[in-house]
Amino acid sequence: MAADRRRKEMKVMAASHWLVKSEPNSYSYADLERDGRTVWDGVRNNAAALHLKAMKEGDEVLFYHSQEGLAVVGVARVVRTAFPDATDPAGRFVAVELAPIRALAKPVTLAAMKAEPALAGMAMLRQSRLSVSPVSDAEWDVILKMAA
DNA sequence: GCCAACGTTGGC
DNA sequence: GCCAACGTTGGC
Repeated sequence: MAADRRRKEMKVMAASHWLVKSEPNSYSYADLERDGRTVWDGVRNNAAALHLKAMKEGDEVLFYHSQEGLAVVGVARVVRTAFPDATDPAGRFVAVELAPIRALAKPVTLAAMKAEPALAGMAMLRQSRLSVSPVSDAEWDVILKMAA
């Protein structure tokens, strides 16, 4: 039983991967590189907020450009776990802080991801409006390979 | 608690 | 600019 609990804790503690969307018009990956780190706030969706709350320091995050670009363009890292979003007057939602790790050598386009059978189950493809979504280890590896 | 109306996101 | 998906709101 103790072993069971330990296994569960290990699972919870294991590093996870995520994907966040941003319109480059309002905040691009280049902006993140320029700023060094940024508060990821303004998320007003419960499912997305749950994912923000599940993020741990050091988790790696794919940075996706929506509306324009339509591609994963960089990798970021969680540098501060969830805290109350100061831009939410009702105080219901949370924010995290992200820092840039690197821009991808080759952006991975939405079209390429849709065309890749290994990514058919990806959360962001199945629920296109979700602005913060989990990425499985397998999906993560596939996408980084596509970016090489 | 249901459901229609409405608003927002995001791809095309 | 349109439309699909989907979340939220508000009347009942």
